[in-house]
Amino acid sequence: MTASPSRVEADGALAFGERLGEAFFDRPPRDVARDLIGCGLFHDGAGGAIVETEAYERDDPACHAYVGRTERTDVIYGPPGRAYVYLCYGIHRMFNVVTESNGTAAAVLVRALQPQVGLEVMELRRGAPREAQDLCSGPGKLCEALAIELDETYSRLWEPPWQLTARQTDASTPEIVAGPRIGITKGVELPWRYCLAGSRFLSRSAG
DNA sequence: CCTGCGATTTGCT
DNA sequence: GCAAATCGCAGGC
Repeated sequence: MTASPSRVEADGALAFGERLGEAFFDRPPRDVARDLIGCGLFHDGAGGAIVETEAYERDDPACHAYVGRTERTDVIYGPPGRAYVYLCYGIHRMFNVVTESNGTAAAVLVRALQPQVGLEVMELRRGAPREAQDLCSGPGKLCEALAIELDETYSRLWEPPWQLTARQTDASTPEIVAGPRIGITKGVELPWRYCLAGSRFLSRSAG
């Protein structure tokens, strides 16, 4: 059961373009976060279209790297296009994309997908029968459904097992809504959460 | 529909 | 020692 973007066309789903390369990620996190909406994310036999992201950057008190470069935050300061997966509340894994060049702390949290491939395996991993809109509608759910693991931190997102693919080149630009980030206590006012307008697959409605 | 709470691990003070 | 980029369940309206 391989997730091949070329097969992602059933159910009115988007088709996807080529794999995103390192240069895509070597930009400010808000640009990357916005441009990731509508892109494809596939991992270990499951995936779909990204519908919700959040940007975190240097001098942003909500960013893990705000405390400086430590063993945990080293990856965020490192080269772009690497995965940063960490454990939240001792239970849930969170998947981030590292952006900007080596030496600058910046990352994008991927919060929700519209599932398109591997619906059955996602349900198995999520542990119970679920509606499609409850499979990947949150950062913890997404990592569980796609089997994204902590030890994949530092891995390159343009290599297996990742398939991070561009929006279809002939697709119209999706309508994107920005608003405050979710679940944080610092930097609450910054509107650095990006959602696909009208999507039913968000962790929360876009307001 | 909504609100509150417990689970469970880790990194940093 | 404590706070944390969450989730699912219980209970009330």
